[in-house]
Amino acid sequence: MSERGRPRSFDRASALHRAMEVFWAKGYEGASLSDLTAAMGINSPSLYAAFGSKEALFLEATDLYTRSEGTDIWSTLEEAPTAELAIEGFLTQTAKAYSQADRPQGCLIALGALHQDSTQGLICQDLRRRRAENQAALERRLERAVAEGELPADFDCRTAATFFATVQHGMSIQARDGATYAALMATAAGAMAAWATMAGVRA
Amino acid sequence: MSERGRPRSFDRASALHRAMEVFWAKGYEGASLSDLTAAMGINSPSLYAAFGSKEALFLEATDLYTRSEGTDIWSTLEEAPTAELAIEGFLTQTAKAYSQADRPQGCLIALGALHQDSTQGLICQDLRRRRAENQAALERRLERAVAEGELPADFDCRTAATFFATVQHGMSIQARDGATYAALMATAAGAMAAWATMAGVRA
DNA sequence: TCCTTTCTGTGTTGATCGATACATAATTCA
DNA sequence: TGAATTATGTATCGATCAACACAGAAAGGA
Repeated sequence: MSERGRPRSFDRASALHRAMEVFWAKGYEGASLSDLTAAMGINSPSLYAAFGSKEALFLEATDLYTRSEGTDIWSTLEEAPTAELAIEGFLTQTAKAYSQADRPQGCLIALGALHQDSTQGLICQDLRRRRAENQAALERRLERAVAEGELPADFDCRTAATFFATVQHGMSIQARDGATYAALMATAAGAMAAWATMAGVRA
Repeated sequence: MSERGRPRSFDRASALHRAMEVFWAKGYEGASLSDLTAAMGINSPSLYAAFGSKEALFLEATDLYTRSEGTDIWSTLEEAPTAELAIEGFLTQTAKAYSQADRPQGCLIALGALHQDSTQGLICQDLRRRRAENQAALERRLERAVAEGELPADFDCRTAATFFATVQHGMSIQARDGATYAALMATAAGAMAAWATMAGVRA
């Protein structure tokens, strides 16, 4: 049903994937429609017919990014047996994801649109919401560990979540500066040194 | 001498200061010439006569930024009596500087131009160089502490410097997301927890 | 077959981008 | 005073921006 009219001559999903890569590499305002249509292999009317606008395309691309690129990081966080392994895995997966040679370096959510502008307020707001949600996921994981008795009741989950989320954001900039996997792992090791103090030397 | 011709009708230094604020708030590509000339109170020919180009203006603005906004952070690092106080002061001053209400939040050097582009390769390169120099300053301070016998000889200065520089970069994004001074200090506290492990529990 | 619907490619829209041409105003030097 | 020099304001340059008008092409429904 609803397949009337001329069929689309390109694959919408793979075109969206290409668009995601362009936004990832160049950011929202840095990615021009010429860049996008060239990478997607279509003309601008097709882009607007299929996605609505540059803004809507970006929102859909970030959604795809969250679903396709962030899974390893966040599934490790949830599934690791202890909070320490969860944070360590979170940082290690981040280091790995941010330094993949065949992809843009760093994180689309962190770097996609940092400078609020009248034309991109909605974009900034959406990315900010996603960053806040990521930090909240960290905090929930730590609170779970407190509830399960793994961490002491006075463990400051919010401060720790803020800290680890901020380290991850910093790793995006570090990766953009060309940091290797090893360099990112050095940062991860530093953050885990903080964990030792936060959780270890207590009882 | 060399004061021939019609004198400039505006104060070059304060115009540069206004330009710095615009670049700081909007980034390099986000700051249009209209934004700049409006904030500087001049027309574009005056801008080009006085500064050469948008690119040259940005480079001069970042230089001013380094000289005027970064001084507290880096002087604390150098002058603190111990390495621990140096790092702690570095982080505290950063939290303070990044959350000033009357200024753009976060750091111009960290956020000014993250997406390399054909038109702004030189800008990215310059900011990258400045970030690397900041990290090198951290490393030198730690190496000094090792040389003075304050830290053990096997202290990994490079890893630590990488870690603290990355935390600072993350604080820029955190500040852009509206983090308060208290929230930034939570991150600073987390980073200092790492210091305790790195340097404290050793001998 | 004809009508409706949807997509595609060409070409273009008004706006804005960074950067200047040009004539005029204001100063120093001779 | 007149020549040389430098800055200013107006007005605009070609290029590019995001977005779309339009006509033709390709499908389904009757």
